Amino acid sequence: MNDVQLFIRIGDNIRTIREGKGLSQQDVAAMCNFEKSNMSRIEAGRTNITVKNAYKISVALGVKLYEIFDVE
Amino acid sequence: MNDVQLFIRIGDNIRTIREGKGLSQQDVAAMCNFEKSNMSRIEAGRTNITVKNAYKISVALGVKLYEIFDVE
DNA sequence: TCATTTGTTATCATATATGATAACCTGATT
DNA sequence: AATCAGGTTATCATATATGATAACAAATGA
Repeated sequence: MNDVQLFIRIGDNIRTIREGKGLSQQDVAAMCNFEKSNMSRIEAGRTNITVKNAYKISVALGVKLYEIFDVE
Repeated sequence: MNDVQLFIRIGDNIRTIREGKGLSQQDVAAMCNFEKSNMSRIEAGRTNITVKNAYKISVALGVKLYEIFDVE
């Protein structure tokens, strides 16, 4: 799997979990203390996310960190 | 959990898996195309690792990406 | 003793993630 | 039409991850 595919898979995981919880990007961004534009960038797979931000998001979404990284 | 604790947990995961496979930091670093000093930094939890490097390491170790991020 | 392996730390330059802002779009609501 | 919510994209400055190098230490083996 190349980098872009990896980033997109992770972004998709986050989006799926977020939507499953009925939260908006703005909701999650606020809980993470950053702007909604950054959430959009992450979900679109346009960044090589760090574990620090991934963890913040996992806490906001109420899931375990590894759920975000569940890719094949 | 604070950032430092998070980084250390991840570093410990990587180290445990690596040692379980009987590989040196040098072995894994070579498979990832970077230097052993960088592996040491990652395992020591002295960096906020990106998913790109975490994925490279997971491939080198022959485990799923999420295993590296299995933290409480 | 000497060389090798393994791991650690400090330091540096460079690449890039981050956080913020603004502009924009779509769809829904008033 | 006008407003709002939700999401996207581009751009910027700043912080920091990365990759490399070098020096070091401890353990091991020749």
